Amino acid sequence: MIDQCAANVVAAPLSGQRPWAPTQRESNPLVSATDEPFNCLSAVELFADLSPDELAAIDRMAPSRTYRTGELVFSQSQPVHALFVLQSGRVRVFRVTEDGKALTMAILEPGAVFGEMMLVGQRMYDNYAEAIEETLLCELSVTDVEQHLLSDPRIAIRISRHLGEQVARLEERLTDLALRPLLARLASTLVRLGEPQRRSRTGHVTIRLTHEQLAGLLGTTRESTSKAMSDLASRGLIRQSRGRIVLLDVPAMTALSTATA
Amino acid sequence: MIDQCAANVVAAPLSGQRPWAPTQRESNPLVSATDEPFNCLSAVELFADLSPDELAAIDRMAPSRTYRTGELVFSQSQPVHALFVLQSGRVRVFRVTEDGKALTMAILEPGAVFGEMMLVGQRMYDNYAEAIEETLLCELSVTDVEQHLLSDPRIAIRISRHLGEQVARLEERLTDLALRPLLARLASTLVRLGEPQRRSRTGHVTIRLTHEQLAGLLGTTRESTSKAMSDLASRGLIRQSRGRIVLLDVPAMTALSTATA
DNA sequence: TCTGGTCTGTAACCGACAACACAGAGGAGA
DNA sequence: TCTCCTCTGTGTTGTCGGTTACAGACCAGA
Repeated sequence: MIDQCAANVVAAPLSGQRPWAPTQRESNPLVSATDEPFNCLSAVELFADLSPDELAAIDRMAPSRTYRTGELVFSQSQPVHALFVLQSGRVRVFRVTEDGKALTMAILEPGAVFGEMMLVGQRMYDNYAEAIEETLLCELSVTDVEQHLLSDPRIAIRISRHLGEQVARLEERLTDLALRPLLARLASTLVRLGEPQRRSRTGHVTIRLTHEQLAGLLGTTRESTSKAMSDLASRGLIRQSRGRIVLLDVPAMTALSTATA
Repeated sequence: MIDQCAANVVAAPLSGQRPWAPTQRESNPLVSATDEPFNCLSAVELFADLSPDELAAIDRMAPSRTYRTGELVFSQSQPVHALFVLQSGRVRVFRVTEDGKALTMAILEPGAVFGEMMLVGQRMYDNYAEAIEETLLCELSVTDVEQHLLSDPRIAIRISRHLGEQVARLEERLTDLALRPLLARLASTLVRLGEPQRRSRTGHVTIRLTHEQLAGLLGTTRESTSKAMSDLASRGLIRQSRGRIVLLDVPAMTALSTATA
């Protein structure tokens, strides 16, 4: 069963060789599955209201599984049947056009919940999700969600709130993309990415992303992103190193992000 | 009380003269308020599961009010305290940047529910909503929603589904904006706008929008929109008249909408 | 019927960003 | 240490769509 899944993962849903991936990654169909109930759901905001007992009950129906770097969690050929909770690692959710260009919707960190689109039933939903590093997920089936989560008002409210926030974020991104030049979008994106993070005592925030990954979020090319990043660096707002970005002056970046030209 | 509201509406939330509005509209602070319970909520999908009695109970706490063309329903200076149900007329929800450029998030038709952002609590939320024709709305307060709606699993599920659909639509729009050229975006937008509509027996769909309003949805200029519209018309896919667009060949438009260059 | 405001069509110019094309730099593994 | 691959920096050229500037068409009200 798990092997079947892995096989589907390897089969590219588009013709050719996973055109959305920055680079080819080796695919090894070996899968490590873990079964450790009782620790999947703690520290997830969605379930903050629940007692340990209730948590354990839900946890019991949520199997875990690890994904290797580059492995797909879901795709068009492998639609979403579950709500996922990210325990460790990072996941990139993205969309792809016919000609292979991609836009990433989000890069998720531990504690995140995703796969909410199963809520919308039959609607065509063509997001992809891939692990961008070694990742551990646990999943709740649709029926579990509808029966145990949405029927509980405490959780229903949190789910709605979560979705509402997602709507707000998306609207924000949409206007940014439509109305702001690249540099402003880059600044605002970096600030947003740094937000959830507890900043070190120096007041600095570190983001682990390559220019390529950033470009995916911005809806632009790697080259343009690099250029804009150099700009920010030369203004002293960020410091860069391979795959790492340090925000030095968040207020200034925030100001920049509302520039309109 | 209502007069106060009207006064706030007239006061421009940005400096100057409502820069987002296509053209100045006269503002008359007279307000007509209606009080007709028992008919606000029928025919709204959200409440489909409720019995007539339950409907009536909720309806009783939902006052109605009319808005004149061009009048603001909410804005930054007048934040959202309620969930709105659109009974008649049309409402445009949009965002504005500092320099007055606007992107419209949605143009709503009767039966639509909006204002879900009150769900997200303190989060800064800077959408505007204006009536683009004579409009009748009724509103449910935040507390009502949390106590009577989210606590009812039947409705909670529908709310989540509704928000989930909104997320999906926004993600779609975001990728379109990022990855597709104007003509394709226009085609897909027109198809989407025509979707909910029951088409006439000829198979044609009519959309009542000006180029300017379309441009607002597309995140582009009126001129570019006109150009693209002419293109579509010359291909025989649509027919135009002042403020009205007739879709002649939906399949072809759909095909066009997935073009990537 | 006239008039002013609102829509729509068109065209020349220009600017931001995509596409393409390399070059160098940092890291990981042999 | 050497090698390979990924990541980053930068230039050149092309193009889509924004900007600016009008003109004609439709419509409502005087």
